[in-house]
Amino acid sequence: MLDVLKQLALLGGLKGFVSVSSGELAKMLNISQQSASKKILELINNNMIERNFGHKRQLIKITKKGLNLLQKEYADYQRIFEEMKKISLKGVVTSGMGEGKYYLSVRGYREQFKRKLGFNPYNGTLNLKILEPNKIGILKESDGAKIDGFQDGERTFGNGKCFPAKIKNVDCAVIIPERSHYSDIIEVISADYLREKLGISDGDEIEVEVKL
Amino acid sequence: MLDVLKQLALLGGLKGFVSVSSGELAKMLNISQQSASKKILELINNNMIERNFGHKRQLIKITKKGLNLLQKEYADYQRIFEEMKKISLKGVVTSGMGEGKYYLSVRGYREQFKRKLGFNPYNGTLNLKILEPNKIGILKESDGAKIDGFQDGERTFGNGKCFPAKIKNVDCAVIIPERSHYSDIIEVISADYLREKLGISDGDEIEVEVKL
DNA sequence: ATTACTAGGCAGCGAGTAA
DNA sequence: TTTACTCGCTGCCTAGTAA
Repeated sequence: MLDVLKQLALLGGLKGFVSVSSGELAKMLNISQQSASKKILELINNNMIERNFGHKRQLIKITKKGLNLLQKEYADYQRIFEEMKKISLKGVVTSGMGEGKYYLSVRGYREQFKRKLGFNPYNGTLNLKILEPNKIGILKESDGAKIDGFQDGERTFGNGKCFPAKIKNVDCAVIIPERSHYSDIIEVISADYLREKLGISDGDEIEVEVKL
Repeated sequence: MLDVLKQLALLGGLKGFVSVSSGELAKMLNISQQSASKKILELINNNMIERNFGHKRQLIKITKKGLNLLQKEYADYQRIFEEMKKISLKGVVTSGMGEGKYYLSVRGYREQFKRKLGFNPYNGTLNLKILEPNKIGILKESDGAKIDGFQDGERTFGNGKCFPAKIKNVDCAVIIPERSHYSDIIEVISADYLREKLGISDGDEIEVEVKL
């Protein structure tokens, strides 16, 4: 029943009346003409479609209720494939050496984070020692929002990328420098002071949901 | 069968093995445990899913083939709802009074078109007298890409918006000024000289597919 | 040509139950 | 507990055919 409705939608039944015979529909769906006819009647009974007869040939249009059903279905598929684009990393809270804080104090980076992530980052990073470090490789290979490097007087600040993420439903972002020696530690930034907001401290194991 | 596969995907079966009993699955799908069990076997036979037994409880993962099927389905729904966001306008080619050409010569507008539409517009507009003028109202109510107004010396140039569109598969865009007296005429811009590229001239009736 | 009825066969469903 | 077999039964599908 849903497959018939979907086929009618593909034929344009959401935009207005479509002229399609039961036989044509049957071929598209690999069922008999009789079955197609019956399914059309079923859809009419369920108020999923509306039908007129335009000189022997039927005209079909999907109703509001039919549209709702299709939207629900579409939403399911969106959820499925959105979820696919996420990766979950488990890690242990660690103390860094203050470099994170330093980088966030540099305007050239801070402004980009603000613009590209949509929040003004707290002046410090949360360091996580990742328990399955191979997963960091997935992040390195994926395109995130690009953070452009720049020159500031004598110092050079390198390129990087960042990925929106969540820890226990709190929005944050994972930063991946473009050039870096191997490390199993990632840096997380957020609008809030995460240690306080999440009530976590060194040694705690937490999970980060990263959106690729 | 597809509904079962979809449910398994919603449970995370695309990311790895999921632990779900046939009874649980049955409840989610409003079928009997026996039917769920049978459908799982069917999916295994069709190489849609893979199964392990983890101490009495089964672990299920969707295979490449299963993923393909879901992607195909998802693509169908995307097509359906993308198509919904289009509107088709029929109109007659008309000669304007050169204003279009003037506006395109103004850098403040031209640069925005270039950036927001992704093409460098030909120096002139195609005027279409729309046969169902009420459809223009739909465009006026929709959000398109915004074109910012500006001051240039003594003149004020107003805000507007534009919508990507196609005429006979040639990319173009429809421009809608923010403030304008009622008119049944729309202006179309394109990278090409449309009259030549499409072989059309005054009085010809054509159709524009506008993407909302 | 169309839509859609009836009839008959077969698939799929769920209850009972084994392992 | 779990999975999954057998077995009736319901209902869906198609063929034939009417309108």
